[in-house]
Amino acid sequence: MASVTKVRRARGERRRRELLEAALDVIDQRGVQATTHRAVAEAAGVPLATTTYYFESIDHLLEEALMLFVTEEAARLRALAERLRGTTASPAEIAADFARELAEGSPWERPLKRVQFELYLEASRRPRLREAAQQCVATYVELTEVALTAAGSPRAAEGARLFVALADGLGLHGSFAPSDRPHTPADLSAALTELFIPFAMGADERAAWAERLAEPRGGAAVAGGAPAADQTHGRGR
Amino acid sequence: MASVTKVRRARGERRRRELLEAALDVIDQRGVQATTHRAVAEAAGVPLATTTYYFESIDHLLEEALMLFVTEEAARLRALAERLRGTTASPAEIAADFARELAEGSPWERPLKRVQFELYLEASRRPRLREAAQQCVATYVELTEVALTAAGSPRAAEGARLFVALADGLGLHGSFAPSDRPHTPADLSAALTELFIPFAMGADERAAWAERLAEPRGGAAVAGGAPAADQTHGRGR
DNA sequence: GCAGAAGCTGGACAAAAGTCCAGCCTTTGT
DNA sequence: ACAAAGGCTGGACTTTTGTCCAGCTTCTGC
Repeated sequence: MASVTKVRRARGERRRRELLEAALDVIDQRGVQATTHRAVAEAAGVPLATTTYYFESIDHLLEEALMLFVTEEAARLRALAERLRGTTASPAEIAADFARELAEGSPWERPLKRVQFELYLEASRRPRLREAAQQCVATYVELTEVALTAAGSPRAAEGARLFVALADGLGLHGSFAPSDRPHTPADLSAALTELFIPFAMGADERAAWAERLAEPRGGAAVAGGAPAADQTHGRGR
Repeated sequence: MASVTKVRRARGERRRRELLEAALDVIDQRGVQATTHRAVAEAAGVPLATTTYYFESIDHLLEEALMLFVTEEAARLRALAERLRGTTASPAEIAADFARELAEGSPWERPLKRVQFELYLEASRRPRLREAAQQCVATYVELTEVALTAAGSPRAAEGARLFVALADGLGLHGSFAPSDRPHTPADLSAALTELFIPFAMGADERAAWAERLAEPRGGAAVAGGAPAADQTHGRGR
């Protein structure tokens, strides 16, 4: 009797899971709001009624699918974090590795890149998705913190959020970039490397820059050079 | 006769414009895909048939509304660019000013913050919106380039894209941030200031950092200090 | 085998949304 | 004033969508 329910549940769970994955595909392709019972059922290759059988409503289906996305992402990134922990690669190499994985790797063939942004936008309207979206960002931030630490940043915790924001912003922009100038992992890697510079600095040097940037300027341009006033390298090319 | 059509057209244009603005409100509130004829008509306080009278289809209405958003943003930012050109404020002040304007100012009362992201996501699916989204980003990039130049960056053109991506990423994350830790213009300003550091550097110093970051590391952390081995500014003063 | 229970689905239905048009209303030239 | 010329809209029609349920299928314990 116990085994009965167990077997049935196992099949049901598989079916349910397939529906959620199909829903993620549809969300990626058409957007959350345009994801209908019929579209999901067709994508999963099941009869229409299946979606209402397994899920209380279309909203529940959508929300659960987006939550699945978050847990899948977490699992995927955990592996990358493991790989990064304790590496002795250079910061530039770590950035490149990181960028490649973020931009390409995914449990599904195609990146489902838009799903993440659909989740974020939907979360700003549906309280029930807020937590999922926040957890998604938190996952990325944690991984990024590991990467920053691995790359030798003394301010990994402080900087991780910014790296994630930068990567997300570039990813979003990339989703509609002109095809003759697509965003590549190399672009992302270069961008992350730029942002890494202030987070690779020691506290003192960073503080000196802060001071420097708060000073009112007289001329039309910041004189090139280091924060300490007596340094002039890079000026007057 | 000419004046007849002119008068009518003037009224029609006003009406049309009101519909587009109402549509932007609805898009912000519910999302592009959930924006219906009925919702727009209600928001604009006009009969249902009005929306189909002025627009060929719901898609045309949506797309035109999003394009209006872009031109409005361009107009808004042009004013900010004018203000920034030729300022002698410090980079930190410029970043703060910039952040405040980006985060708060808007032709409409509420920021319509989500509209921008709706546009981006929609543009990744509808070719007809691609150009608008690209133009939107280009507008932000141009403004940012002015700001970077005003702040004295020797690499304004190169960096502008990254600043826009960072700002967008933070804005997106902020749209669903927990209410007890909201994203403020101050956060944005601080983030932009961090990213400004590598773009405030002179070419030589920047190159030295690039070299430094490409070197394999032995230890567990980057030793604080400057990239050029013989430069020690900012370190242990 | 078989009875019963649970899983599943074909098909139907109400609600919601996009679109259309016949005719009302406002404007205007005379 | 008045009739012609559009602008505008009430209302209806069609399509799409979410949801439900009666009944068929499959599985299990005996």
